[in-house]
Amino acid sequence: MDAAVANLAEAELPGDVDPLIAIKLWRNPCWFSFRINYLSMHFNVPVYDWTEKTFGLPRPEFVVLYALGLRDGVAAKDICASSGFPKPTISRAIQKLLKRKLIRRNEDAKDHRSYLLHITEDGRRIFDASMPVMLERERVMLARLSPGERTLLFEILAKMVVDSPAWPPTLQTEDSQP
Amino acid sequence: MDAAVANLAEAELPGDVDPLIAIKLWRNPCWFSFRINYLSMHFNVPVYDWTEKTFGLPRPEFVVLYALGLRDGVAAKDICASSGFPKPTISRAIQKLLKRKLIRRNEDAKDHRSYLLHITEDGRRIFDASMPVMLERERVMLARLSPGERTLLFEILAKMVVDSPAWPPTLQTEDSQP
DNA sequence: CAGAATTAGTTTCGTTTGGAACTTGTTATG
DNA sequence: CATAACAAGTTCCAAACGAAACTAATTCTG
Repeated sequence: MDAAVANLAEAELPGDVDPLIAIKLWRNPCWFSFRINYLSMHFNVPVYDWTEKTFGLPRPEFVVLYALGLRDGVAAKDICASSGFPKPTISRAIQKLLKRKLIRRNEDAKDHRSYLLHITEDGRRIFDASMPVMLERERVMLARLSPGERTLLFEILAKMVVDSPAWPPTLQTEDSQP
Repeated sequence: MDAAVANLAEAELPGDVDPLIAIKLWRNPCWFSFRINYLSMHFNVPVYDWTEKTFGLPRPEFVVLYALGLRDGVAAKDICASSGFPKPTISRAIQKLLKRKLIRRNEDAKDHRSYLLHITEDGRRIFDASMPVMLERERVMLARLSPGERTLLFEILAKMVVDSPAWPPTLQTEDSQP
């Protein structure tokens, strides 16, 4: 996909789409970042409003609980790396979850700076109750795609995530000398 | 893509991917939301760090400037709808940009509650200078995809954005009666 | 067409955020 | 093996955030 392509569709933009959204979709050289940000937001806003209202778990806390629901026994740093939240935010979320006994932790015998985090029975119940709601949101968002398109999307996005260690973590400024 | 598929790959997860990221990719029923959040973050963090450092423009201000660079003469509400930022955040960003004379505005003759926003020459210079940097970030992120995959991705994500008005804006709680 | 309901944008104010500094533990190096 | 560099997690604090209230203008409706 070349930048040029995003500027094509010279003729008419569909009239049933919000005009500025249509521009950002089809007359926007940065076609990728708009699309993923827009779609992220349309997942995150309703889902984390719901976790907050239903369980009193705001986004950072739910992110921690969800990670442990998928994979028990990881450390805070792993959750930072995979979720992108900064250390203080994850640290505070962990404190809150410990206080509510939705997770527990014990020192990592291999590294005494670190703790291995575990989800409790109560935490697991919340994880289990949330899963169908989140899946339903994804189902709705993906509903207009064909099964083939969904499979392609699954694989293309995975390919990108796997490649992500190759991406520079910061963009170069004029004054980026050693 | 069925939930089941995301749980396949029963054998081995690739060893060269961070373990928790591998789990979130291939043993995660909510495969879509993880991927887009992860990718959004890997675009947003470096790009908005760069706009802040280079132009003193934090994310909300840059988002407004960018929108006007694509489409001059829209109103604040349009930027809210297409970017997902709440009204106060966009309002404040507009104030800052007005003060720095990167944008200007005049009352909408058709609706005296509203203003039509315009990018200035100075604002346009920043927009023009940012575009190659953002494009380069997208290029890097999309680099491992084949041209065909990029085109598919472009179209699949657009299809979803176009469908988004059909998605319920909130998830149902047990007490959601009229 | 009067009043109710809605909308655009701003302001207020308590909460959350995240960079920087800090503590403690681990790993690399001369 | 001493000490420097680094890493995990916590704490601090100024800044940003966003829900709710507010003002002013528009549109719905009986």
